[in-house]
Amino acid sequence: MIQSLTGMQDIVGDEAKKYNYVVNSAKEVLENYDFDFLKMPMLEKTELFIRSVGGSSDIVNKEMYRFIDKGENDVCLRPEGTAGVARYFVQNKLDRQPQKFKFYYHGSMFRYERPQKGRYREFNQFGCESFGEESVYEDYAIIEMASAILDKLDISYKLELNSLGCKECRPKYIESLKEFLRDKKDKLCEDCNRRLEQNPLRVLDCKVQSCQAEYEDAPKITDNLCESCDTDFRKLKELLDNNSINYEVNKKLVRGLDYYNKTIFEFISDKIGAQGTVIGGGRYDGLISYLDGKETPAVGFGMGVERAMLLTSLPSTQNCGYHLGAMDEEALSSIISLTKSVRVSHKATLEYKPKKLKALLKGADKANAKYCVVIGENELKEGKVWLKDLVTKDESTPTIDEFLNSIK
RNA sequence: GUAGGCGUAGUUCAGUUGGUAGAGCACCUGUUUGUGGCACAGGUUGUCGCGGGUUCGAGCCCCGUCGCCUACCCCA
Repeated sequence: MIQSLTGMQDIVGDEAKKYNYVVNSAKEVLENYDFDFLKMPMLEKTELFIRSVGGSSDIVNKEMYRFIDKGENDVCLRPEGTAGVARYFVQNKLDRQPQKFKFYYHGSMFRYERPQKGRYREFNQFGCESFGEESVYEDYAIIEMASAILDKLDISYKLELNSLGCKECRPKYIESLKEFLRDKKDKLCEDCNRRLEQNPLRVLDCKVQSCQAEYEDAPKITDNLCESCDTDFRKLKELLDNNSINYEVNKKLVRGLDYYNKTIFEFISDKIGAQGTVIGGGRYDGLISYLDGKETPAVGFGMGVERAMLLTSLPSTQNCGYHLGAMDEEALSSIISLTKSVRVSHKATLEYKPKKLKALLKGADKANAKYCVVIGENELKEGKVWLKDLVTKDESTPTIDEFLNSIK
């Protein structure tokens, strides 16, 4: 038997409905904020991700589905969405345009990791990116949209917020952090020692208790922001306060992708296991220039669709549509033609074999239909149908034309 | 890559010290021949994940392998 690959799943039935529900809800919010849908390729040149996500990240180092194609191109399945949007932006020279660009996207992303709750090798992300807007109001708007999506899906969350500083203040901060860490090198775990050189900010969210104890007195980025970063961070908090979006500043919050700066945030749930981040994002003003574009401010977020699916429930559905069937072989061709007409404007299910009335009604229940339409011996003779509303239990026997007119 | 748990009918699971497999749900049929979601009665369904080994005999023990779940790592 051929099985699906590890960490790849088929989504069907109620799960598929839920998938659409999550994506459509997010879409509605984004459309109201005037974002455009961008459908991107799943396969890109590997270099794109090395340059944007960052060579030091695990995503690029060991989690990419990477291969050489028949044209000798080094390619990989996209592990995240932002890089692709940025590539599109630069490729089409939108960085030379004075106006702002806002996009949303959704679809499969691929990371070769061990699956666990809320994490798959092929997973779906819904994300958005805003280019050209440096105002912190846009950072706020992005967070507002994210919270609007979760509210719409009735998902409760904790919003964590931090600022990573800009290219002025962050390098200085990293230096002082490195200095602080060097003295403690032998007290830190193996991972932290590795991070120290590769990606020093990451030590701050180390989960080893003994490490965390050492970091209590570490310099905090939020205490070392330059004036402009500090002002923006205050402004952002003020905007959130004024609009009753609850948040916590987490001075140890960092993000895994190298391109972030200034505002970063995560919407976290404690109900879905260890992978609690449902939406994560922030500002990445440097990314476009990493990809040879003109320096362009940018901010966005990504939502894990499967994680949102774990947290939301489908709105209850009511009976709808028609279930049609015949009671005799002779009535079958009439019922088939009738079903065709019904399906022009309504959902309809059809029994291919003649069945007793009882079985047809059962079938209608199973199909979750609102109406059951039957042609039996009597109806066939008189050119009528037997129609029953399964919810109100009302019955009638209109002619076929009367019936079709009534459902138009 | 590492660790723990699990793989038995469509599904959820039970299977006692090894003696050739069971329940609920689902499904199908029937309960006076054209009235549903309930109740009752009956019925269908398994290479016990796969491959080896031990044994007279293995779902149960041993080895290997694949897969699933959870956690570490990392991240949405």
